Amino acid sequence: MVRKTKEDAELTRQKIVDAARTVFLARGVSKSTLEHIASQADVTRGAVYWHFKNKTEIFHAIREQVFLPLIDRMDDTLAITADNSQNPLDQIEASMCHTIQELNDNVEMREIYEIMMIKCEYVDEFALVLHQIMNNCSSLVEKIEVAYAHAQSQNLLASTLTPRALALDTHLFFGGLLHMWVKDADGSKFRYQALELIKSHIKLRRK
Amino acid sequence: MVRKTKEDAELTRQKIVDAARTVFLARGVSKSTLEHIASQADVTRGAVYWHFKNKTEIFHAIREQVFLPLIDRMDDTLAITADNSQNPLDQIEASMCHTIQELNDNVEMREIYEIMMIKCEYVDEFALVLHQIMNNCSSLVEKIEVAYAHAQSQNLLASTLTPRALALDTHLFFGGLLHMWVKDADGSKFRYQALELIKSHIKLRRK
DNA sequence: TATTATATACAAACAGGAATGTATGTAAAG
DNA sequence: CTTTACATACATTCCTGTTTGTATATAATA
Repeated sequence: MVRKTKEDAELTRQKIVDAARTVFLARGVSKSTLEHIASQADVTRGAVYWHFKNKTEIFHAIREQVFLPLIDRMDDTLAITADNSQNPLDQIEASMCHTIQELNDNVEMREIYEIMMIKCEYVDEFALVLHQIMNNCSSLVEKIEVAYAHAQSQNLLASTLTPRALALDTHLFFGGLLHMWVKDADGSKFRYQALELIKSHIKLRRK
Repeated sequence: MVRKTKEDAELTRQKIVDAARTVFLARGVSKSTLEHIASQADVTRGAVYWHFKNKTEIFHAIREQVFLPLIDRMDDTLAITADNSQNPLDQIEASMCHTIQELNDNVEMREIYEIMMIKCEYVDEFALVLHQIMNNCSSLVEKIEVAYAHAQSQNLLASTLTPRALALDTHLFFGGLLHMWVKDADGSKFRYQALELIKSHIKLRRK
């Protein structure tokens, strides 16, 4: 029973990607073999090699599942930031809280973040993934900076720091929070109070 | 020319550890083979297997090079914190700046941090390394909290947040900074302004 | 519409290197 | 003379990439 329809084929492809996510999470990217992935997906390596050139391609397929939607959300955030009707500090706070909520609710996203952060070695071809991430960071910082600039012009800020300094501080805080959130798998140290931490962080800036 | 003296043997051991650091950094821990490490150290796998049970043991040996001194420094920091003569906010700031300076000056430390953060997959036996790290984090937060409590009682704080909230925020900030510092290999985004970022972070709290 | 041809979506078998751990050899230190 | 500190050789397992086989969907053609 080979040669399925196009829809069937797309379904097997997705099965392979899902299986790879499970296997990567459990064994790490490097130690995961295509046989592990294939058997987890209930297919043979033949199917895997049909849909993907190698393990790296599967990795990127997984990554796109999170980061293509994420770029969309970034654009949303940009649109929101341009909206002057809302308190910019509330917007920054809501944006960060929203990401944490996503991680809480969306199993796949949570797993992918965990793979990217602590189940993957950024060498060779993966090294340039890091560059992409760093560039995303830069544009993200700029957006936060714009929001803080709005807050400043609306006289909402308690501090005399520049919007840029505030934005960088917030970005580093949130990066740290994401890392700790992911690493705190049992939730005893950071996950349970993540939202409070965000609110405290923003409260520190409110006049 | 085999069978060196004990001092020679200890020297080869150190050569292997240094070689492993280089190889891990270049190829990632998983894809590094004992042959890679051996030839980098100008010995054979026989020497490696004589000194270490397997790759994992070498990994831990590398880790100890950084984290045993680090624990010592933590105790120093604790001692300093108990000293009431100095401004606690200055102490926190100096402590973070000192770590960044270490990373700037100490090549080995920099490389080891990079290996631990982005050249290593935390699976199986490595998973419990993460637990150790998280526990270190907890005690570190507590120390920062004590310092903020001192600052509060000396009326040095601008905010009404609890010392605990401030400490967590600082810890997450610094965790994020370390990650970005390591990932920003060319220094164009974060490294060059790391010390300023720390000062801004603390300035935000000063009355 | 029925038939034929071709491309698709895999499964299964094959060939190769590569890495690990172990076992054995060996020369010098103690 | 024994143990140490390795080097060398060996056995085995594992993983990868490719090749071949094949049943069927789908397009082409008559």
